[in-house]
Amino acid sequence: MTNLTLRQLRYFDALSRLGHFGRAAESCSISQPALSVQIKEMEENLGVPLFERSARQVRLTAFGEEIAERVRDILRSVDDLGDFARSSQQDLAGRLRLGIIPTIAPYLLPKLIGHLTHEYPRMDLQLRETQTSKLIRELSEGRLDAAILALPVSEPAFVEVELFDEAFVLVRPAEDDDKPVPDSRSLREMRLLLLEEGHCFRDQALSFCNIQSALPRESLDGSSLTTLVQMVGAGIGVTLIPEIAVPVETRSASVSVAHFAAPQPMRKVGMVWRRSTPMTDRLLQVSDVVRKVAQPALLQG
Amino acid sequence: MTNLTLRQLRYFDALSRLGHFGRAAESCSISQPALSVQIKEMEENLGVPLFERSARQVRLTAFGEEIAERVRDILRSVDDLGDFARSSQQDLAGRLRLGIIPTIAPYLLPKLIGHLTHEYPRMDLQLRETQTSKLIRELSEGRLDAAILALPVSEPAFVEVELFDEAFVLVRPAEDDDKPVPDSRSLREMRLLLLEEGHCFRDQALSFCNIQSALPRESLDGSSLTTLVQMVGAGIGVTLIPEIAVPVETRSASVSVAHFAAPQPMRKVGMVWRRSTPMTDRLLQVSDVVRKVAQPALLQG
DNA sequence: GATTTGTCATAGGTAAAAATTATCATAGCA
DNA sequence: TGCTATGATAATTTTTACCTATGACAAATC
Repeated sequence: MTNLTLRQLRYFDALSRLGHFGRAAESCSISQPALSVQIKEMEENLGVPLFERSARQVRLTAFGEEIAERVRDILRSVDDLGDFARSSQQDLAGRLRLGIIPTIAPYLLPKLIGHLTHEYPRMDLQLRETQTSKLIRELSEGRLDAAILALPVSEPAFVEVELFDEAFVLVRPAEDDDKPVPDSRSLREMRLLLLEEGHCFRDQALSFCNIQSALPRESLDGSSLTTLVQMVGAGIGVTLIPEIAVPVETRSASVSVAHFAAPQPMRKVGMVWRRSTPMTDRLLQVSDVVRKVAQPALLQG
Repeated sequence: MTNLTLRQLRYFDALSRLGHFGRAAESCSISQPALSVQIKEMEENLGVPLFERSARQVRLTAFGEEIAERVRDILRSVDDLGDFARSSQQDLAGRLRLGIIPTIAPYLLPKLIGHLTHEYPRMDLQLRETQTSKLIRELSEGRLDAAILALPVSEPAFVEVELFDEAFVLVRPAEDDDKPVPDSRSLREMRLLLLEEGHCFRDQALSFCNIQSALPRESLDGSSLTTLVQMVGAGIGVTLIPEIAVPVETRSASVSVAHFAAPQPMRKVGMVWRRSTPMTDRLLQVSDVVRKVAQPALLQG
């Protein structure tokens, strides 16, 4: 390993361009002896003379000429680091690895992606859709920067910010449209279609009906809300979906959507990230954007 | 311009690899606080956090990851400079721009090039054949590193080392072989063929004959010794050539070679370079090689 | 839930590095 | 032979970097 310093490289570069110790020193805003000493030390570090000093001229040696271009490349690369840093501070630039649970992703992402790539083209958004437990693990391990999921997460290592509250709505076959809306008790008697194990939304729905998730149930779990709604449309049963999913999921199925009477089942959706992350500012900005793009879907539902 | 130092880049590299301040510090042979401070200053210099510090882990930020590879490249380039310097010290490595006058070059170069490229394959020999005045100018201007020519040059800015002394020999038509060898006085009466203006050898020959170079002469100047010898072979006149040229030039022409009686005309051939050159050692080594390869040609002549 | 442990940050003093000013040495020039 | 230009060297000061000691804090452990 060498003992070269960037300072020496900068002085060398100046001297190689100007060919004059005094002027090179001036261009570096230092005194001439300071430059002389640093050049000398650089030559000692390399073990090779870099300049030929004669009475009236300072000339690069053959070796000096050979490394001059390399030195310039190095200095350029170093200065580029600074420029790169400066540019990546603006416009939310840089990578953002965002995880989203499956009962939100399909309804939020189209607008969110559109908005972010349009407003912040220098942001490199990497998305991951999976269930809460995996999101939390990946967030802890630093493989995600943030996640959008149902609160609370209650991890002291995470910061949580709220995005919106949304109700769960009942989806029934279209012909049930004028029947009274059941309450949570009577819901227990109906054939309730749910997402498979692992989805937080499943647990939230069960909790609303006061059913123990562990209990053996004659179940027909679906792997997505779309599947559930299709099954409802086919008359197999009823299901709950979050408000944000309503516009998309009930568009093409002959089903009826009903809100429950108060107290409605609700969930709180939020965004979480490691408390220790250095990009809190960016993440707060992103959470504002999410809040904004989620609003219309919620109002419509 | 940034204030980054190579030291910071090295510490950053260590920390980015090891992910632990204590161990990274150890690998840099410094204390942990020293490393903490330098990393912090690097982050301040760039204006961007490079690491995310949490209780049990140190992780690169997105930006840190992006520059890690660049930083490694920079460090590698810098270390390469040192290796490059080290390797270019050995084996006379590196460029050597050598000038040689035309009355030596054709007789010395074949062997010299062979020897140097064989013994010192890492030497980059660049040759220039021209007359003394140009060699001296180019040497002064730093466009040549050394020159082989007739001494003395008497430039105080130059170092001169002797290579060899050689006699001028008389070249006559073959049929003159048994005639007595003329002295310098009688030579003046003969038709003496000489190199054109500018060759030092022309002046040396004229000087031997006590002829003013400036005097108008019925002249038939040749542009090379080969031409002169061919002209002698054709019976046009006689000429002088240096000993080193004898083996080559008299091989195929029907001419006779004769040495003068003492005091023989002689010239001293040497090598010169700028006193300020940093490669005196190399040049002395090269001059030894030249002396060695010139010897056989001289003995033969 | 109090304590210990692991880990990074900060502070104060010291050592090392680099800068400054003043001065010297030397080569080219008048 | 002194004069000028230019780089090297010396002595001193300023700046930078480092070390030891200590603090803060979260995770792990008792």
